[in-house]
Amino acid sequence: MKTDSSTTYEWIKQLQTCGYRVTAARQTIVELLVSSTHALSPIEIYDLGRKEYPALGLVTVYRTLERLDELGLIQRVHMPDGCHRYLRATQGHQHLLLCTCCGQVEMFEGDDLSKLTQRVEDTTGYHIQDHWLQLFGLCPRCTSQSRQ
Amino acid sequence: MKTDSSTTYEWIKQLQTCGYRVTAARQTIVELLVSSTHALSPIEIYDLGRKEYPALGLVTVYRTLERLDELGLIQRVHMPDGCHRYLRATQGHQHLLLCTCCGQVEMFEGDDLSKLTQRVEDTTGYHIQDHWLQLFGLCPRCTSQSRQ
DNA sequence: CCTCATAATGAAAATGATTTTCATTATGGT
DNA sequence: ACCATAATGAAAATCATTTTCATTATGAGG
Repeated sequence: MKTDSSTTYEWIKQLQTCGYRVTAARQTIVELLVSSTHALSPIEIYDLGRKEYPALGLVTVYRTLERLDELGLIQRVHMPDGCHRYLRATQGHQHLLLCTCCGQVEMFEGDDLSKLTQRVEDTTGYHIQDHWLQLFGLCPRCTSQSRQ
Repeated sequence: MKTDSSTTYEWIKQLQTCGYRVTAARQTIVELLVSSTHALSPIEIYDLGRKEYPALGLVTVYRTLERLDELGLIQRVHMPDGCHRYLRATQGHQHLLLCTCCGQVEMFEGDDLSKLTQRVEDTTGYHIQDHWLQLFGLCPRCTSQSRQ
């Protein structure tokens, strides 16, 4: 298991390798995403980030998220209202599970969808590029609270 | 196979049964959704609808979509940019397939996700309420065009 | 058919997320 | 240390969606 700081270092190094400059804003944003256990919205990153680096601008948050997404370091979570949250990318056949009550986002080890994808390609003639599989429900805490 | 007009009639009747009034705006919107082969955006419904009924307002489109969604007559399609399109609801384990090039939306007969859902409930303690499974790719026409 | 409570409507304004513009600043190769 | 230019932040623009509110039209009851 890697520590957060070493992951932060690797992300920064990867940005550098790809020709991007290392800036205070980017380091702040990367640290937040690396250490967060749940998916963050741009505004949350902006607010948390300014505690660390007050000059941080919201636009920079959006631009940095775009870069990190391009590099495959983070993934977007599509919320039902259409806005987005961001989470460290995971490897393997992981999918998203969102609590509709508290907003908590978790990953679960999901099915390998390649068989399904292949079948859909064969039957529809589409060339599949990407998929979304997200489950929505109540997390254990919200489930027990709603039972009261 | 039902004709479009009889489906339109049924949807209107269902609105009525649920205590909603039958209005020209609603009939126009229902007709469009019943007869469309692809998912429509609110603006598209607004523009198409005004050809039939020029007084139609965009807000009414949004409100009617909300009603039809509540009644389970239509389903929302979540686009990558976060906005929504709407499509007649389908029965069974149908899922969405979107062309990333031309925007065409199709349904495919997908897996029954109840086994996966059950497993996720067991392992995470979540109470699953809903799921999104959408595939993205190039439709046959766009695939052949991009090969030129 | 007429009346009337109120559901439904449309226009305009508000909201909120995201993007664009642009002048200024700061990184990193030389 | 210099400098081209990548990156930044502020402000304005955009775009989908929602709210507000005064007006209109549906449909139940007489």
